[in-house]
Amino acid sequence: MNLFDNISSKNVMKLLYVLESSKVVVKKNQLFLRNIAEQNMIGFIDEGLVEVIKTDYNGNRVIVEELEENDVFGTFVTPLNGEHELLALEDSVIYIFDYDEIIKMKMDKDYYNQFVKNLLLIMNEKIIQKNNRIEILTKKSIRHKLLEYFDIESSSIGLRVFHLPFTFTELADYLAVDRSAMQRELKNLKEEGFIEVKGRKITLLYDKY
Amino acid sequence: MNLFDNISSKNVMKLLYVLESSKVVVKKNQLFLRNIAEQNMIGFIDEGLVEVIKTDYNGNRVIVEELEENDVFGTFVTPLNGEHELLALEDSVIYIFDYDEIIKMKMDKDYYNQFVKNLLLIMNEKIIQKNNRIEILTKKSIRHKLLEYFDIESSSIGLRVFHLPFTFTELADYLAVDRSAMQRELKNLKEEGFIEVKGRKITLLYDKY
DNA sequence: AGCTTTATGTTGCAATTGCAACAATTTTAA
DNA sequence: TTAAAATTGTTGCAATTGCAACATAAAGCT
Repeated sequence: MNLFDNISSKNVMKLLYVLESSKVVVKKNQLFLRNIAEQNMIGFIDEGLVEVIKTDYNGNRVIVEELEENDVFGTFVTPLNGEHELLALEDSVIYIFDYDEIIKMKMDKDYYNQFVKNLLLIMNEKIIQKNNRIEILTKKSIRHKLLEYFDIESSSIGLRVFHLPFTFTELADYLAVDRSAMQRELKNLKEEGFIEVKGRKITLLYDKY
Repeated sequence: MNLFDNISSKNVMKLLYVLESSKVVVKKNQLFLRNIAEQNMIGFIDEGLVEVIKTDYNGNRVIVEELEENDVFGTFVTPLNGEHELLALEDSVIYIFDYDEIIKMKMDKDYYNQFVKNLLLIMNEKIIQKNNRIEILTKKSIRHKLLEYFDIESSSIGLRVFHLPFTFTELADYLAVDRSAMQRELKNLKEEGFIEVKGRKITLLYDKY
């Protein structure tokens, strides 16, 4: 699901104009949008590759999210505050919308209504992802977090074998647990015959329920 | 923000009809909608008071959410699956919409577009709540979870004093930690002079940053 | 009012987890 | 291709947490 699905490129142009979107063109390795939290905004990656980066109180930079073409970001998608900034990994083109502008707009055009619906569908996807993560994070042990994650991942494709969409280090972040403790638990699960791990390929050896 | 804000009651009626909503009337203490997960649905509490209940594998019933008049629920708001059901705490009237129906509908009416925008705003609120909870749940100690929660709660009203919107038992659930361990940590925070607790009134004694 | 249920407060103890530190392997970039 | 950076794998140990088991207080119900 993309923001401009079912809208002709001609009408996309009109939208960009009417909604007073601003076009941001950045070069590779350029930092931009230093204070993204200030506005109630929606960003759209038209071309390129961008990372959302958070600088924590220690001054450590953490990658919050990676955004590719057609991805949407903004306060309504990811929690962004003054600590966040964006880094272009490639030359990129980004459009910035004002969320309130979109809502306030009175406009009787098909393409505008389609746009709002697209936004709705995207938010729906995001909510499902967030619900899944909350479901995982509320589990009280690393083991149960892992198993919940595995179940969600495997159910979504309907197979008991799947590939991790990120590194184990990132998985630990996603589950909000210590990496080495997670590694220990993965080892236990392997030894007890619950799972098989080959690189990022995970096979669930237990039956669902 | 309510689902039918800025829509006249006459047009609300039309919407209910056009979107083929079904009206569910239930008596106090009645259980209903046993398999809410099946459909991609949106529910709206028109009158009454309703609880979302989850029966876990042990057969324990857990209250997932309490819904009052004008509240919206459904798979796109709360993760619902076959284990969930609804319980009317009072005589209630609920409208059920088919989410896909809403999206597919081609309709050039102000009230329909307003309705979609309202949905968008509601989802926006939900996303913010979920982001907040994720921010809290990813903290690694009970102390940090509490402090993050306090900060979010106090920032939202701009005061360092606020009332818990639920019991301490429910707070422990929200933070996904053991209640007694949380109690212990609250005691520590009190003794170290970080906070003051009187019933459900919390006062933050430290400066923000 | 009296009974029942739910919430709060507390503690000991065992289990789990985070942290630090390191080696080995893999990936990335010049 | 080679050096640098990032990821994976492992372990000991201390700190945190969950769990069980209470006592007390408060709230809800008839």
